[in-house]
Amino acid sequence: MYEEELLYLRSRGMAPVGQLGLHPYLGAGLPANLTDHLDKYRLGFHGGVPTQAPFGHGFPGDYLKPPPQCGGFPTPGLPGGKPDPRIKARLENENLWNQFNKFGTEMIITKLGRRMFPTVKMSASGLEPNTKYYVLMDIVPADDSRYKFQGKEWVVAGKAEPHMPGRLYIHPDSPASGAQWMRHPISFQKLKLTNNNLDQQGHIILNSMHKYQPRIHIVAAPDLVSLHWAPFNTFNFPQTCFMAVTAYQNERITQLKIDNNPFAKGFRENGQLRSKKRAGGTSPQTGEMTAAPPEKSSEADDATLDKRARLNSVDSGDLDVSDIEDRPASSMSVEKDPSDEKVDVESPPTPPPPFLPPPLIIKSEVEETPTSLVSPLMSAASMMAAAVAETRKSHTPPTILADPRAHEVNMLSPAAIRPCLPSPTYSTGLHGSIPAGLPGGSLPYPYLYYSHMMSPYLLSRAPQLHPAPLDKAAAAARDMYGYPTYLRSPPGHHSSLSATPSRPAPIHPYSYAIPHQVPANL
DNA sequence: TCAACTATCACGTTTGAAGGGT
DNA sequence: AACCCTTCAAACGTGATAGTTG
Repeated sequence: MYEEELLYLRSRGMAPVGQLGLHPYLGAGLPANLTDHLDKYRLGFHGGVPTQAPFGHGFPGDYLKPPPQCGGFPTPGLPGGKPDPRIKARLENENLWNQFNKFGTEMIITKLGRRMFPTVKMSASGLEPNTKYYVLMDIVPADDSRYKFQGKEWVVAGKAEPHMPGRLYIHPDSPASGAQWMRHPISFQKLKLTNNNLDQQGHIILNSMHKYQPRIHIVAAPDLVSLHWAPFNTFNFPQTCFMAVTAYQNERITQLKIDNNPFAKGFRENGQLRSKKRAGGTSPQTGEMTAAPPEKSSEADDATLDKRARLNSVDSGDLDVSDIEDRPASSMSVEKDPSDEKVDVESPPTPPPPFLPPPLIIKSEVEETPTSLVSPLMSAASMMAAAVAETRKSHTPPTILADPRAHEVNMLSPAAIRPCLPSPTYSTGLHGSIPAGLPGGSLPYPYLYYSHMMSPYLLSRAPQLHPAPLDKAAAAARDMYGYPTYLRSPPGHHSSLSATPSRPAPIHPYSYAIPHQVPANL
């Protein structure tokens, strides 16, 4: 099916010409020395570049560093077009981020996933109003160090753990027209962070006590297939850098969260929990905080505006309603988030944490946008391919699954929803034995994880998900990959190119195959 | 012993269904 | 019948805390 997709897209000039037979997500330029590349990756070192492709930067597992001298953009022959220099991004809740950044932002990560607060909320400009864009977010290590909180500040405590690579969060409104994206701020409120390496929920996996930098990618692509070679712009905002923690270390950060996060209202000074705590005599020192807790945070304001937005929004009917809260209808005209001014914190008595970008130069608008050479999706997929190659010690081309059906340019391809690696090559992506307890011994889609399916909107538009059969035996039946047989393609829907059975959609609430009649362009 | 991690708790917010009014 | 508004309960998101782990 990928082959057909590729041929079709090439016929329309939407895909690069190259050797046929490569999985579209893997692109055309895989590193020649996969083993070496993978080892570097696992060691957390990504300075090395593959010999055949200028992947000097941009792997999701890459820690952040200045863009290479590439001048930015893909060399001829590489997939991916030039980024659009007109596209600009601005951090909407910049003031709030600055408040946190002043003390060293911490983000809680939990096994089940925790939202970010503050959330990354940006507005885009310069998009082509009628072009479809995907907006993605990933989080990359900011450096290769592990930290500990000692004496009220963060200090380096050793070398970083290997980063679990490449999960991309696709904004649930994707794809949408440039006009739609520019109409409202783009919020990543629903993105969750986890420290569970086996996470199957599609959350972004981070290591505790490590420093990270979120990145936003705006990709001009009408569908998931062309996403991989479409032109893209990458933005990162230095003040959104944060430390992943399992428990807050800096009580100033705790206080800022309590004061600004509406969900933590119960912990404010007038809250019962706070009162109880005070009665217990364990209240944190808040004397350093000069500001009274704001009545409403920026997020709370958003929530307030949410209902208005739902009523007023005239062109959001196709967008995920659950996310509209982030984009109040009038918010684009609001000069400044008033709540951002409510938190006013004195300068810290201790020097800023060492991971803060010194000095703090805040760019409200990122001009030199691109930091990646390669599409984030493609680079993630390349990494996965490298892992596979390493594991299998073989250069057997990936199996291409056939899907004999008609293609429609603006239709969401079911191929795009299938697992990134063709079966069975993605049964494992790591060295050593297969983790116990995983279906078929496979890692849970370890790298790219097909973050495409992380769009609840797309999921909600998939009315033909396979329901689990009532028959217990049938429900329990597993195929050679350990996946439920009821998820497999119906009889007659066979692969013409693969000897192995077509891999079913992974068992994941967001990862079911979407029927090909579901339009991708909303 | 201790730092890091996890499960659980109580609270506030969000969400969406249900019902009534216009 | 269609829309709007209110109410309410369940689900969800929080930081705090005590216990567990390595």
